[in-house]
Parts: sequence; structure tokens; C-alpha cells
Amino acid sequence: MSNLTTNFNNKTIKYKQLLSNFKSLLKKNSLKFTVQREVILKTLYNSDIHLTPESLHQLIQKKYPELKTGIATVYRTLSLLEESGIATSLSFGAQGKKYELGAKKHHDHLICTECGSITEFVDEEIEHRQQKITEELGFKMSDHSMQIYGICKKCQNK
Amino acid sequence: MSNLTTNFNNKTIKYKQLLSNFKSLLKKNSLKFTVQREVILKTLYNSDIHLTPESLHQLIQKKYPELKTGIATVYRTLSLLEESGIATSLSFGAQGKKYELGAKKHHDHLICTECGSITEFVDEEIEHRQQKITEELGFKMSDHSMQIYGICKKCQNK
DNA sequence: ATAGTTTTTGGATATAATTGCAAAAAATAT
DNA sequence: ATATTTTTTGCAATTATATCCAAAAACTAT
Ligand SMILES: [Mn+2]
Ligand SMILES: [Mn+2]
Ligand SMILES: [Zn+2]
Ligand SMILES: [Zn+2]
Repeated sequence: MSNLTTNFNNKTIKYKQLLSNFKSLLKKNSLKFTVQREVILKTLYNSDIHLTPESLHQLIQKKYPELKTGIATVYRTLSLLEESGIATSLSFGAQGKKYELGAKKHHDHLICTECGSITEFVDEEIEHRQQKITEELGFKMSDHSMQIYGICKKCQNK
Repeated sequence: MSNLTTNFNNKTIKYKQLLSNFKSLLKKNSLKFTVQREVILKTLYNSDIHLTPESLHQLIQKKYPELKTGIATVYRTLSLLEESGIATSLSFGAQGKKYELGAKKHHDHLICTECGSITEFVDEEIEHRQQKITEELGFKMSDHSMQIYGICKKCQNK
């Protein structure tokens, strides 16, 4: 399936560092560093909310209209970023996918099925078990994604 | 977001029981029990692999050609089943969504990013932590989904 | 059983996501 | 710097998914 080579983990990093990582990833895979790719990376980096491909595209068109970035490029770049572990997507069931940069430290999501609000969390015990399970089953873990669905406090009190 | 009323949990159950659950769910939500909905439920139940909407549709057309079931109905019914917790979908990144019935006992997925093979597992410790975390954050958990991505044994030896 | 009411359906249409392709941009070689 | 090669891009075409709507089926009340 995926056949991209990567070698760095997602950490909380400065944009400069992220950009440099991205560049070396591209080089390692004989891909080119383009202005569109940088703009997409930067826009994701500067957003603290989860973005759909469409909303990301609109943001970019507004901020860099002279680029006339195509929606296809946004989709292609998001896939690239996800495959290489720089970004992750969050599936919202019916509501489709939203993306966020893995530049933040890894975390999982608690999603309210009433109002759609998202709470991020990490639990070391779970992280540890995941690693263990994977090993037991003979896999080599590269990534994981976990979503808990429920009703948030606010919505419970309605 | 979702506003369907449900009241039973997914267990390993006989088809008859599942069907009865489905019927009462429909009634409770003023939805109608139709031959298409039953065929979709039954076909999912009898499949032990994860199905895309398209492959499910093809299966049904082959087995029940006189029904001329529309693809739109398949999509609509899958959403209905997912919303009500009877089926779950598994996001395959680029490869789209696949569905399975929650009639089997709950489990999580280990997905090989090379060959796409899927291994199912459950870890009680993780299940327990998930519940605990949710409570700590003031949520009421209704469901969760967890996928671990990696390279399977077979693909490691290639 | 029949008629009235509500919901679902298939097919058409609309929108979202992916892919093919020729022109443009980036990287490399000279 | 310029030419050559490789990859990417935007747009168009395709495919996947969702929505609209009038006809059909399911349910309710008689
Ligand atoms: Mn995690
Ligand atoms: Mn689980
Ligand atoms: Zn909420
Ligand atoms: Zn494999």
C-alpha cells in the first residue's frame, strides 16, 4: 500500500524544524519541494482546529489567491502528509474526514456525538498496551488512531 | 449530531435476535421495516469480511436481482446501521470506508499498511482505561474505535 | 379489507474525492 | 546560465457518495 520512506517522529516542534523535516522527507523519496506544498504545510501548522480538505483549500485561496491552488493538490498533499506521518486524519463517520498536523504531540480524541466538540487526550497506559499487543501479534506498529465517542458534559445537562 | 434512539448493545447474537433488535430500533424511531433493509442487514451478517458499500451492493444485486436495490439505499442503510450502533465502519485512509456488523463481539483492528490485511483483537486493559478516561473527562462513552497501523509479519519478511 | 398517512425507494441530480494528462515548475547535469 | 530530466500542477474527466423527488411500499386507522 504505502511505500514512503520516513524516519522522524512527530513531536511538538517549531515550524522551521517541521519544514526541514518535510524537506528531507521529500528528498529521500525523490519528491519535489513546491510552493503549494509549503503553503499547505504552513496553513495546517498555523491552524489549531481540525480542518476538512475543503476548508483548508478555502483558507489557502483566501490567503494566497495568486497561487490558484487546485483542490486536487490539497487532497494529494494531505494524503502525502498523512502517509508520511506528518498529518493525521480523523474520521467523523458521516461527516467525513478532518485533518490536523502531528506537529503537536501525539494524542487521541474524545468526540461528542451531540455537538461535535473534540477533546484531545493521551493515556500512557494505553499507548504502552498498544505497543505490547502489536508485538505479540507479530506486527511492527507505525501508527495508531483511537476515537472515543460519547456525550460531553455540556450536552448531558441539556 | 445523531439523534437516533437505541437501547441494546452489540453482542455475539443469532440473526433472529439481531433482526428483532433491528425491528424494535426501527419502531422506536418511527422508521419502517423494509425488505431492502432486511437484505442489507442479513448480507452483512453473513459476511465475515469487511465490505465496502460498493461490494455490498454488488453482493446483493447478484443474490437478489429482482429487488433492483439502489446504491443510494445501501449508503443510506449503512449510515443508519452505523448511527444506531449495529454496524461500524473502518476507515482505510485513502482506501475509503469498509463496514462490518457489530453483531460480533466488539473488537479493535490491526491493519497492515503494506498488504491491507486486518487482524482483530480486544484488550481488556485498554477497554477499561477507555472507560476510566472518559469518566474523568466528564463524558458518557457510547462507543469507541481504535486502529493500529503497521507491517504484518508476512510483509516484514519480504 | 380498504383508505389514509407516513416513510422509503430507485433513479436522476448534485456534490465530494480521485485520477489522467499536457503544461509548468523544480531539480539536476552541463 | 542553460538545457535536460523528473515531478507536480491545474483543470477536466471520472468515480464515489450524498441528496432530491415522485412513485411505491409500509404502516395505521377504520
Ligand atoms: Mn494514542
Ligand atoms: Mn475496543
Ligand atoms: Zn457535546
Ligand atoms: Zn501485510
